[in-house]
Amino acid sequence: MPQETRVRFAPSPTGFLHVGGLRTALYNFLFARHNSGKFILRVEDTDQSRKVEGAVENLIETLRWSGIEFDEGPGIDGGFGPYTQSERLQTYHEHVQKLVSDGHAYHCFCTPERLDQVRKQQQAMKLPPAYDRHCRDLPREESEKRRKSGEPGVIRMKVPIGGEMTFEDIIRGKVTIAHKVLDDQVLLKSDGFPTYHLAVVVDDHLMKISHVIRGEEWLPSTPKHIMLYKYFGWDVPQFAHLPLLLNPDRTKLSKRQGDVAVEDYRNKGYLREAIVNFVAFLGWNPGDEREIFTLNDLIRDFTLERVGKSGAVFNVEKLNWLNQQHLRLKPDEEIATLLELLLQEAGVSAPSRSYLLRVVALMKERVTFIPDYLEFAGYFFNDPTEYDEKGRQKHWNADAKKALAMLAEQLEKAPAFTTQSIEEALRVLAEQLGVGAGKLIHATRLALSGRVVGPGLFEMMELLGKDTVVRRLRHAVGLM
RNA sequence: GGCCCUAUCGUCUAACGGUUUAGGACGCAGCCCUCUCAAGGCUGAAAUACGGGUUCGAUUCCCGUUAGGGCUACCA
Repeated sequence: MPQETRVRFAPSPTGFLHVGGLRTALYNFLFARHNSGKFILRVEDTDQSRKVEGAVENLIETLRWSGIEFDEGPGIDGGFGPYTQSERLQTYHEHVQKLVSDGHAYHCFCTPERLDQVRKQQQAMKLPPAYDRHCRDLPREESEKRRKSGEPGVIRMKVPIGGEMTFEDIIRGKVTIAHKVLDDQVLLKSDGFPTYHLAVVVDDHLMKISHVIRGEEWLPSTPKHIMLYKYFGWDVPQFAHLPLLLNPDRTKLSKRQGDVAVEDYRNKGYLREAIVNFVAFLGWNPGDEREIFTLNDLIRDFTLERVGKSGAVFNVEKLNWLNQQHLRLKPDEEIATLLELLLQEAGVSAPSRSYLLRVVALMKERVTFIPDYLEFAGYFFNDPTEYDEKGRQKHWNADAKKALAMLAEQLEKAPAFTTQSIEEALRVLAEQLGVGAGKLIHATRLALSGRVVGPGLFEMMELLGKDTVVRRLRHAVGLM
């Protein structure tokens, strides 16, 4: 019977969800769904000092917002819990103890000070810094005695002195590392917590993880992990190390050079669909020329074989374009709902649903973000208070003043107020005055919206309504 | 420093030895459409890091150089 596909995303709760973390989570999720497997969330909180209050909740919330749902994890038991490492200490102790009795690990009593000194000496002699294995061959009785006397210490794994290890990475192929460059890694810290290396192996095995899909930064320590699987006598899962996400200058993606928290993008008004689509394409592509993908499209087409090996620059321009594409794909009803929320937040009195829907229809092809509706189309909700300065100079003059005043008067007494009737009235007026319709159009748009760009003027006027149009025209005439 | 990984237009990428005058997308420039802006259509500039091999033939395979990144903690 083939093994069930089980993958996990295992973040440390040290802050907000990073876009790189989102991609790792996404690839794991897509892989699980594509293969009808399970996606597990595991919290790796073994570093007490880096723990951040509320980080787990924040992480789960952001993941949920993105549309990435886990099948097992904190709060969703699948029979392999607990899914938070600080609640699994007993398990790690039992396992590391077995390693010690089997001779694959040993107690080390070296103080941080000694370790520091050794490192400095090695550096001075231009040797690669590594633990000098001072406690590796301590007699069993001595080790026991010191431990029982309460002397603080750690447990380290015993790495073979000679030889090398080769393993197969799904993305990178064969990777070989010599044993001699591997350190006798600490497995259990003096505070009783496991290090990542112990916890990840024990948990991945106990949780029956079939594929370890994680960032490239773990590639060099993978041999140690495989060694532990062998020491325990366990089957080794498959590994896939993902390329890194980069800043525009090709250094590892970091704060300082832009936003890295998923939340930052969310707050700026980016759509989850766009972020997911974008992040998925940083290192993966479907092999053809399609680019606009929903989460379900991604699930259908995602394979690890099509994941690239080189780092990818996080390019906001393309994200913006994708946001626009996904916004255009979104039903007007949905956009109106989102817009309604935004208007509420901004303290703008909410117009009727049908009015909102018409605004959306008019602006849909002209915006990239939902907040753009407020920024570029606020005049649909409030009279303009400012008028584009360059536009004033270009379009507003004595002629325009006269023309707009006449236009206001004519529109006011016109029996109809539709796109067609408005256009006709304006064009006839332009002809009577002997000016180009364009001139009149521009002056009018500025008077009604305060802007020089916007949707088709006549549709806009119809939507605004006769009263508003006449009022705004007269107000503008007073300013000229 | 040591070890590991990576290397196609500015960016994301296609090509899995020949169908390639290296394709697409974002961005950029120009033109068309047009009341402006957007959208759309068309066009253009733009890349196989370098040097050696292997081969009848290399973007594709191998080696080296260079560059970038990662790791080198009782962090993950």
